[in-house]
Amino acid sequence: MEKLILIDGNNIIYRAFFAMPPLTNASGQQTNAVYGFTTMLLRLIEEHKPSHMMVAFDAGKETFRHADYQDYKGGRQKTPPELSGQFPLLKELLKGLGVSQFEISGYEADDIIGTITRQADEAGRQVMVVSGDKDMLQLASGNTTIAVVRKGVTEIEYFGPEQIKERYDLTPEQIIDLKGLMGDASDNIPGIPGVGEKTALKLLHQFGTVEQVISRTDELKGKMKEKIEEHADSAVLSKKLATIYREVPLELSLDDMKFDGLNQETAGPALAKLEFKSLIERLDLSTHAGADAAEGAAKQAQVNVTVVHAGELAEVKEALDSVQVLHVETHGDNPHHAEVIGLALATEQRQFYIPFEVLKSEEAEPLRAWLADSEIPKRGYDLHRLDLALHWQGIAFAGAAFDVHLAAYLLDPTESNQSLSGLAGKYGLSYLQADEEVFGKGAKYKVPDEAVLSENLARKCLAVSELVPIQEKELEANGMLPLFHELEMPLSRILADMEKQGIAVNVEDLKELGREFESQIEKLVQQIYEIAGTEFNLNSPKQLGEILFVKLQLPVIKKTKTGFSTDAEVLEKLAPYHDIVRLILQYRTIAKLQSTYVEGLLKEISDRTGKVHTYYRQTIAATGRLSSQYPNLQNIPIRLEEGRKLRKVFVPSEPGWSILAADYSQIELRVLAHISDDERLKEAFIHDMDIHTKTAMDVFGVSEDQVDANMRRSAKAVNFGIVYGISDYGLSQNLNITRKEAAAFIDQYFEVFQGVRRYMDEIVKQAKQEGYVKTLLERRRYLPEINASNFNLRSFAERTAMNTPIQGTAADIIKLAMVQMDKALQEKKLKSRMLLQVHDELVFEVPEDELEVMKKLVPEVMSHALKLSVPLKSDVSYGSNWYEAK
DNA sequence: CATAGGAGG
DNA sequence: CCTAGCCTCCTATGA
Repeated sequence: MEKLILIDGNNIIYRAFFAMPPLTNASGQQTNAVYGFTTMLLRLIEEHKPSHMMVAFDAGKETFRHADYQDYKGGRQKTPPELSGQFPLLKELLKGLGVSQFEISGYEADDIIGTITRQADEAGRQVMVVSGDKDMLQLASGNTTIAVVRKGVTEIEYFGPEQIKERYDLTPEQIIDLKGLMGDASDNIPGIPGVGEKTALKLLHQFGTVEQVISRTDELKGKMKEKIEEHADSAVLSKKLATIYREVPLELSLDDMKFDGLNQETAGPALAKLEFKSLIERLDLSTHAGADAAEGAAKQAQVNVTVVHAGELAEVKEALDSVQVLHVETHGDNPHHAEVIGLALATEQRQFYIPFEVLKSEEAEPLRAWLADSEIPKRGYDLHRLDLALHWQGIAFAGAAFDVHLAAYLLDPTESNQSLSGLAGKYGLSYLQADEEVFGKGAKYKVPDEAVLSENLARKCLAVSELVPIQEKELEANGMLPLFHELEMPLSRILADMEKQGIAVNVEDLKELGREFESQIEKLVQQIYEIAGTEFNLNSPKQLGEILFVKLQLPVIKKTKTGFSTDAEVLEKLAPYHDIVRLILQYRTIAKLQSTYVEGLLKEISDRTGKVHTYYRQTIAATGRLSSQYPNLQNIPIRLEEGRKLRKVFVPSEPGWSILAADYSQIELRVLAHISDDERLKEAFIHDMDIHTKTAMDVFGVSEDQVDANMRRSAKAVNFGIVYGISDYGLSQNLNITRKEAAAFIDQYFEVFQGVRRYMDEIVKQAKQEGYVKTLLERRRYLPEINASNFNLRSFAERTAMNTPIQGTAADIIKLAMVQMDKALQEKKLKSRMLLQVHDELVFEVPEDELEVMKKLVPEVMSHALKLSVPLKSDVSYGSNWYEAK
């Protein structure tokens, strides 16, 4: 027997929100309304065992009702942001549970439900409507039961035509008349003033309909008669507003609402994501996709780990063919210098722990060959780090097939706890302790005894093997499998290769630079002390503030929360007042170069190779960019000549080779042109115009030769602002103009680039609806604060919504170029090596006889990495060091 | 361990 | 009227 349940999504989540205490998950996202909704939903499923189910939502601000009555729902409080942020969560959860949902622009949920019940009536199908709104009673019929939810969401009262007759002595149709007379304060439906439920019922029992009441007022007397005559129009309008529209153009078939029980594969993970652990337990769901609950539970309980000592490797070697997962325990932040503790391997049935001394021993050679075999697929957590740590111990690693760390990053790049135990916990795998608990933290770090250690590593392996299928499902559901398998996984191996290779540094030149900086610093410091009339610590903003603003009485431009601000922006403004300020600015510049780039870089030169080996981090930046550590080679100075000189110390590692660098020209604005589909912007790039000049021409409405330096500078600032999610304040700061002027500027820009304006509006709207934004390659970033009531939080999220698809797509593109470049170098058997990536730039070292090829190949690959509606442009140059390659 | 400041895209 | 640019990493102070 078919049984369809229709749920008024907006009404129920609203009720749940006010009924439930404010529950939040670990990331601070409020989830109480989703929780309340879910408990009610699960109860309905249990009690009624529906064969079909659908949750209907309101969509679109203006419904057709506003055409009749502008104030419709006018008095209603705006949806609290703490609630609106939960809509995307609920919609995502419903997907995971396998419950269909529907909304159609311009109609409310009850119209959708009204239309479906009409169709069901016509077909003679059983339907149950769930809502807290008594209006729904008008839909009751022999086939349609109305479940009215009360007391928050804890009680349900069922109404068919008989129950309505019993309670009100009315037919379902008369419910509309009832509301027409009494109105509804919450929807701002007026009704007749002074007529409440009691009077309305009395009138309807006597006359039957609103129309009859109005036309037969002569049968009434006194105040009542006057009021009804006076507000007759209002009653008719109110009746119309209260009538559920049952002719919505729906293209829904019954099959679209099929419900085959909770989706056993995705329900657990979806609930786990919201941290509804009690519900998972209650439903006996496994968070392990595809596994049955009993199996999942059994797996949690048992690890079966064998510690492999010297001379005991036979068993491991035999089991190698069936090993699925590995884990290498390391210690230390910098993987190039990490200590390797040991290796854990896991088959489906058991785990092995091989201490590092054993792994190094001669008899473990087959094990190392297994590790190095790229044809053997391996799963694990942070395989990139493991690869580097093993490499410096002389052990090769290849065959990374699934890295749960990378997968977790794609599924939520802003997740703060990316540790394996954090990840496991997120999916309800509670058997894995945090590393801090097992090893201690900071100076207290200590490898526990073998029994504890091997148990922990075995559990890590188990967690990985449980996470892989869950994440695979989620990646698939998000359309991210290609991004994962074809971009991020291959890239992680390429990054490891680049890092192992490292870039050579000319130590003598670097030290010489350091001596030059040192003497400049000494001079500056002496002059500053002299002018100040006292010695103090120039590196202390606190002491410096004291000198500038107390002793020298310079005007205070800006304050920080701890005192006077002395940053460069402030000092620039103070420069005209006092000679000391220029000197301080110079000191700051040189001191920065000395401490961070000369001394910092010297510390990072490897005594094994004489090179610097940065560590690219693939799972940090929320937009999908890489970041670089130990040292950071993505912020080597270039803008000021003094600092740019540092690039001279980055040299080829082999005599006669060159450094070759290629960078994308205006990649972010080109990406913007593509995704916004702005005709003017696209045209500028199709004709390869100077984009800032072109912007100035269009915004100021002048010809090319009328654009002066100042206009171009302003246009450039606006272009940057656009990419970052512009605010008039930000632009005004940047250009040193008033906020009004900046606002006018931005307006003018959007007037000219209307496609860009449309994109900015659309992307924010989309983010508010879906809860996330994505790049061209489907990389996601969730924006839980997009509906916050706090202005700052919300504005921040809105700018992020505008910026992330741009910056993120640019990141996607250069990553694609790296994968393609790596392939091209291999296929063409070139000796040239890719060494560095700096967001929009790739740096190579190239032998003399490959220069000509590489000069063509690199820009060729970069500009065709991804086909956009505008050309991608890449400029290439080379020289005897990074400075010369400009 | 937090804050200020500054280097890059 | 006010809030107040996007994404990072590193060094120095000073509590």
